[in-house]
Amino acid sequence: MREELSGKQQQIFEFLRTFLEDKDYPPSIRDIQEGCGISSTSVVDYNLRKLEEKGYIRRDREVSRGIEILGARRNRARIIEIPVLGTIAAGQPIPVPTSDRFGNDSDDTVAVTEDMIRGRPNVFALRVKGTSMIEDLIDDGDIVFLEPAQAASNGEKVAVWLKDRGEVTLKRYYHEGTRVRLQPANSTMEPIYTAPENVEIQGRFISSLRPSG
Amino acid sequence: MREELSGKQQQIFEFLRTFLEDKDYPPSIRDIQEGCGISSTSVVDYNLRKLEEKGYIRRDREVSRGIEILGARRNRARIIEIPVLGTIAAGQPIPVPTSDRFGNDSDDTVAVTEDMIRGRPNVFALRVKGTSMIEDLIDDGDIVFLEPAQAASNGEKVAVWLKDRGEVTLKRYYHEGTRVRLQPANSTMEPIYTAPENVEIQGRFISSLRPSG
DNA sequence: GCGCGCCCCGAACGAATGTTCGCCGCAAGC
DNA sequence: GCTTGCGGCGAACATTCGTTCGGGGCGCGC
Repeated sequence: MREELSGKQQQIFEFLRTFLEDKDYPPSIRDIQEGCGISSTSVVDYNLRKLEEKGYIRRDREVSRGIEILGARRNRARIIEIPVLGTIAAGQPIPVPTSDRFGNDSDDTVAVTEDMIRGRPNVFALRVKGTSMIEDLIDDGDIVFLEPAQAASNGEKVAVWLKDRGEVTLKRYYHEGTRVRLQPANSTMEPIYTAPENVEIQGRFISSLRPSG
Repeated sequence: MREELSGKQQQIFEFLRTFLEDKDYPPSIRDIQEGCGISSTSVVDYNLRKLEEKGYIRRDREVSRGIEILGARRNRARIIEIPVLGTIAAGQPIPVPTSDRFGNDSDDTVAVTEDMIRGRPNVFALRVKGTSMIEDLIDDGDIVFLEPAQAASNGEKVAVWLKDRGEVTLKRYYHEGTRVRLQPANSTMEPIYTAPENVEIQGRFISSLRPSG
């Protein structure tokens, strides 16, 4: 727990937060003065110093409006915008939606908090169609996050491109001797068997998200 | 697609973004000048006006550093911090963790993007223990989001408090004549039958989240 | 060539902003 | 009563910062 704040200090801190919230830039000392009904800029300065000492904010001297709020809030837990590149079949494979791979022009994105992808770079997302991965808790309409990958270990969930069909699908991957088995996680569905040369791994499953309805 | 930017305008826009990223307050015109190796503040001003005309930024005149980046990025898609009030059994019910209801003192929170809860107020979260809801795609270790509720329709997933046992559990709710059936979503498990007076509904299921491992 | 639009330059001006300084009131401790 | 520390006040003062202004270069259409 951090040091206690006086009433005015709490008030200023709260004002700081809300101001940042909707303006996206920090208030000047005189903004705070007006916003909190304080009669002198020096009082604001005084309490700002206190707030800084107590570790609530950081000030950048010689910079106007150089105030940052420290700790939890907007600092950590940043939002990452993940591009949703299209739809992927978990069921019957469906054609690759747009350009050569997945297409890169869509403006469709999902915002997730950083911890969903744990710092992996280049994560992308696909909308799931079908229920073939239902036993892996991936349902129709879910969004899956994938990271680019060219290879997979047995049992990993991957998005693969089936060259002969020109389609992509989400399955568990098993390399079995001279063939590849693409296994749905749905006991009512049959696996796909194909030649290794026919499959091109597009991405490795990271996590899924079920948009609330 | 928005209007094209000249090289310098792109450079400035990029600088703006990265500056915002790590400082958390916008740069002054002279910051931009230095950062982009421009020889006059008026050039910066000129291009900033262009950027504003083209809809990339918004400037607040008569405010120093009054620059906001418009569009997708950091602007909307807010983060909500949901308190995680404890653990709930999806399996054998477990004792209510802390104080009278769920306890309200924990600092544990999960950050989610706004669209997970679609503006519902007072949403809270519980960590799931057990696999009794596995067929509803809720696994052990998942986090479920609930909204406060006192009643439920048949088939809804709810967190209920079993008075006689002093325990809470997550189940599907069915009112059947003189009794209540609490149905797990796991075919290997049996429902709980009990009297309506014995159950107190604590919350209605909204969505779940599987923290990435 | 000439005008025009676009982009850049440097310097200066004035408004916005952070900081300092002397002074006051009040409560706690001696 | 006196001192000391906290919190507040108001008025300068010194920087920081945004804006303006006269001017220049370059390419394009007439």
